[in-house]
Amino acid sequence: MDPARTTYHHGNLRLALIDAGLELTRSSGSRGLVLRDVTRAVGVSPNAAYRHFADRESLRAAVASRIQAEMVERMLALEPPATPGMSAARARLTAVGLGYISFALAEPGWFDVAFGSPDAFGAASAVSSDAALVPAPLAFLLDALDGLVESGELAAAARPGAEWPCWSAVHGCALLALHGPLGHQPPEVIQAAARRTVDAVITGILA
Amino acid sequence: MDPARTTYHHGNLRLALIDAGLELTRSSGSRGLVLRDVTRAVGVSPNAAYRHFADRESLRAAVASRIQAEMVERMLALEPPATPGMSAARARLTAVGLGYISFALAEPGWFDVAFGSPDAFGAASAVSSDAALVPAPLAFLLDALDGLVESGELAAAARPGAEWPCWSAVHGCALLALHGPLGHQPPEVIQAAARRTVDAVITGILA
DNA sequence: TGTACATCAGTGAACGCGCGTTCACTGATGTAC
DNA sequence: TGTACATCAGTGAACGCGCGTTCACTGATGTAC
Repeated sequence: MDPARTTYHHGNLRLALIDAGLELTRSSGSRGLVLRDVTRAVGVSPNAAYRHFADRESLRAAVASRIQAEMVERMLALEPPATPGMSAARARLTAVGLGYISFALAEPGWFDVAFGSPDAFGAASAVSSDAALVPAPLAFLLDALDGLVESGELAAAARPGAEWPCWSAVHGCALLALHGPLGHQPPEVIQAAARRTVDAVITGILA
Repeated sequence: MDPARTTYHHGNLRLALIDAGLELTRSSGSRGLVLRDVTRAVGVSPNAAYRHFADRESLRAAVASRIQAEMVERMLALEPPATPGMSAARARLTAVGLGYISFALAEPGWFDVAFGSPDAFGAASAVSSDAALVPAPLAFLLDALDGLVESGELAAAARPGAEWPCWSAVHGCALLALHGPLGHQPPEVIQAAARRTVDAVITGILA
């Protein structure tokens, strides 16, 4: 038992495990989410986790959800890029795209859990095939696209499916920067690539 | 020893291991590249592989390289999309982009080894930071972009770094289709998303 | 033309670690009466 | 107001599997003389 703990019962182990998971994955990504490590960090025996989560995947999903919320938080804090002559709606979409990539670069471990690993989507999206369980950052993107329809920059007929090119571009950029050859480029090249990727896909969608 | 083998010496074990690796990864991706399985498929003891490869990663790299070559092969076989009014150079770039995504969808296991996993780039690009060891499909993309400069559709000043938006878009699209929510959409939606993603990013780059 | 010997390519067995998960159990908690 | 008892939240130990890698060894091969 953890010396820091005095009571036999923890109090809110579920939350504590998620918090520990956040801390561990922040530096090591999905691979850092080792049940034994998470429980040890909290000062609890490994199997105690099974009182609160069905299995490791279930804990992973809970951690991922918290990360996605944090991601939206940061995207909101980000001011839209000040570019003369750019509409507010477009600036907002640009900010969403750049925010996605920025978060990935700033928090590679967390991004890995939320969107980077093959299992990041797996369970959640399989379960919620019809439910409104859209990842928070994606909801943000959908919203920004709706804004472009309202502002008249995007034809209503072109709205359905417009999220795929947008998401694809920033998602690919983030991954190439994190694990691919883009990551070996100097920071200013990465920044330029991110900006250009976002601009290009938005321009293309509005064309 | 494998009953099919008569000689103690195999003949060309290195090649045989790569072939077996190709077969195994085709259905299971990077995770299918288990040293024991690969050697068993060839009919050789597990440690025999260490005569030809330093470690598992080294074998993985060899398999990945073969996959990338195959990928280019298929991209070449693909006819460019016939769109009236589209220049040959642009049609070629479009074909490269669609070919990348098509390959990922047609051979998810192989794509995973070549480009899908975090370790897909890792070793190779780290080693070849300055060498001309560009993955074959990427070389193909660079070539197509050069073609757009020659045709006058892309300003020479805009050429450097133009590969990043392009690669990002198709890479992200492929991954979202393989592991992400795009994969849960009906095939025609996936196809449309792929086409739109490629078109959008190219339009954006040329704008 | 045959033989000794270095060299290379395999074998068999096992080490060693990581790690999710389960089993049978005990300590704490709160509610009915 | 105290006590019995169901219930819940933990513990300790170990199972079981996957799997890369190493060690000491033997079988095959080819070349010098």
